[in-house]
Amino acid sequence: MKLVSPGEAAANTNDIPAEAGEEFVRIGEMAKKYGVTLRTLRFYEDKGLLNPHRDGSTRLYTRRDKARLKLILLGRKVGFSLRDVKQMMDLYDPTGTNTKQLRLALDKSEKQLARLQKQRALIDDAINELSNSMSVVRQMLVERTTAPQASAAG
Amino acid sequence: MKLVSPGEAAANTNDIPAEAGEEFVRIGEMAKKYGVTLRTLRFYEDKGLLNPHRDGSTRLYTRRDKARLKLILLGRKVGFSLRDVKQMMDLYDPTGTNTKQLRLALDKSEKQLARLQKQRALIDDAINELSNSMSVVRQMLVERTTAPQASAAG
DNA sequence: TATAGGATTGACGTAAACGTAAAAGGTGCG
DNA sequence: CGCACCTTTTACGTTTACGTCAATCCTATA
Repeated sequence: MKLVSPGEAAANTNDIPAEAGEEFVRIGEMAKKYGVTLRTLRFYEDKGLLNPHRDGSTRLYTRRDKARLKLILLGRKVGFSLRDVKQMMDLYDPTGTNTKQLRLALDKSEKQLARLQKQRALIDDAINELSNSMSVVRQMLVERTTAPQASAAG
Repeated sequence: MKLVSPGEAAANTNDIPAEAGEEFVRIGEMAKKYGVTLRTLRFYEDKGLLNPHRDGSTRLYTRRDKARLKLILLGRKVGFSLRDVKQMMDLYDPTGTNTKQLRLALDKSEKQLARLQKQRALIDDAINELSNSMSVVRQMLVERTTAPQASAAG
């Protein structure tokens, strides 16, 4: 009777009302599995992005929470704020077609895509400016190491 | 006898000890000229990046301050922190060759360039992921608007 | 029983670059 | 004189996504 797959770091072994093949995972496991910290998971919960079950006060994450976390991480990767992610997730309705949710996601995505492209342009600009400056500096350094004895000061 | 070039918004006209053709500019002028706010100029001063003269308590910026501000703005454009900018500026010595300053600048620039390139890679990644997601969402929306009457629910 | 290893909530700290009052003083103009 | 306009200092507020204690609790195991 394990909470998670065997071989993993599982210390406590509470008797959890695992009626069917429900896989409950505690916060430590969850964090390791997705490469986030405990703090992060609690933070996401505090922000209403996650809603794990509880066994007393212990958080228990199901595959539903895992799916949500994956979405959060994807959202973050593409540059959405947690607020945006929440807005989109809050529209999810397991009984409907979620057309509204999808439309909002698409709308936000288009705007985010535009932001990303603008950002890339800014970065390209910065790279160019920086490269130019570096050339100038290198040139100045060369003049300071090769010219001294050739100038009128010698 | 003007503080700045004529035709600009100049209200006060203090008698400033303008011995030679020194061009003193007050904070309002300075801000307009470089597209920053008063708060920004004061902030930079507070951080030791600028050091305008004073007429009583009024700040007076010279072309030296302008040069420094230009450098600050360039630094910010290429992504340096103000602290980095200050570090580099602090090494400036009008009586020397500033080799140390140039080397530091070059060193920091190389690291910053690497950061920028990494950022660009991340953004490219994000753009790709986002584009993919958008395709998926669009497809889902299509299925929700064309399929309904064709499915078993009709 | 002592210890080690999770887990909990609460709450202040961090980074960067200013924004935004608030309260006050100087100046020229009509 | 009074208003409009510019300037000053002081100091708290903003944003985002957590980091980092701190104090406490629970449990299994040697």
